[in-house]
Amino acid sequence: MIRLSTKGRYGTRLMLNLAQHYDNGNGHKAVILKNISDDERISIRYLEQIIIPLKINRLVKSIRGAGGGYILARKPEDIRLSEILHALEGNCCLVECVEDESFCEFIETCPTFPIWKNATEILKGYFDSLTLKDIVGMAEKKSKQGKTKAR
Amino acid sequence: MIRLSTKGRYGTRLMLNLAQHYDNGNGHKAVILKNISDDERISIRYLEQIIIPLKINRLVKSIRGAGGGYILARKPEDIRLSEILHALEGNCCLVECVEDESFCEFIETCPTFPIWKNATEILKGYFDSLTLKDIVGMAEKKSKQGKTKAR
DNA sequence: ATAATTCCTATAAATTCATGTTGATATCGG
DNA sequence: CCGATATCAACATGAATTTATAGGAATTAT
Repeated sequence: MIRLSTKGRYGTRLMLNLAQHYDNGNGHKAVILKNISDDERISIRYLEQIIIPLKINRLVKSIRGAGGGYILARKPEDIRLSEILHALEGNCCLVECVEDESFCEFIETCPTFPIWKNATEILKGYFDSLTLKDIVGMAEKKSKQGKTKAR
Repeated sequence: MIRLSTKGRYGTRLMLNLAQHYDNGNGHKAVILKNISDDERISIRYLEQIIIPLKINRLVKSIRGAGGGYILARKPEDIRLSEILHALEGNCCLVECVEDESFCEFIETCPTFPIWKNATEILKGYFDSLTLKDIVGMAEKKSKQGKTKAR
């Protein structure tokens, strides 16, 4: 299967959760992992592991101690999905050789290399076109439609 | 990482190898796994496992016994990359829920679901646009360019 | 018969996924 | 300062999945 790892999926939901709780005015109400864990039904322990690379790549800021938690390092409209996946996965390429050409010595003659490379570019392009704000917006719109229908 | 499994990668190379040895006139010169193993540097034992789903999905035909081997079940121009990956991976979706919506009970409200779904559609579209013949053609062109350059 | 080759099943090795443990460090409110 | 709250860090563990190898049975051409 062509698969996005759980790190990528859970990390995206984590960031999206932070985006939904982002306070545009003051931007200082940190969200604790416990809340994200409850919302997203992902164990805190695993979230702790996942958030490390997000912090290293300066996509989130941590506030330690009581009243602490995490907040987005930038506004939701300034964070792209591609950045999140890149932080979590190191790269978002379908196969190792696309990112690191020294990975395989037969790239020059490999007939499949250009295929995976193109496919990777296409995917990257899509993920690069979406910001956290876009995605939150899509979800809100969807939820409204749902309510209308349910009536 | 968003990753294509080795089954998908190796299986594609396997099929491409069969395509390169496909005899359009008679179509009856079976290729043995030993040769593919040597060409592609993938262990025979592993190729044996990989080719099973390709056989089940009628993308290759097997000829048993001495002088046997494998041949494409159809012409290279009639086999799409999407079919190969579908046979090998069961589905080519980035996350389980895209193929099987019962996989997760929160799909309705999941803000990431439409993202993975769109991305999957985009990828599928690309893989569906390529036949084995196209890919062999690309590789031959590339190899000629290489020779010209080397001169 | 013999050699070649697919077919079938088991299993080893490596990696990913997820939780648990222990404890250190930082911060807030009283 | 004290105690509660959270992040931070380093491991450890076990289940599940992916990756790869192995042994031998079944089939067929010569």
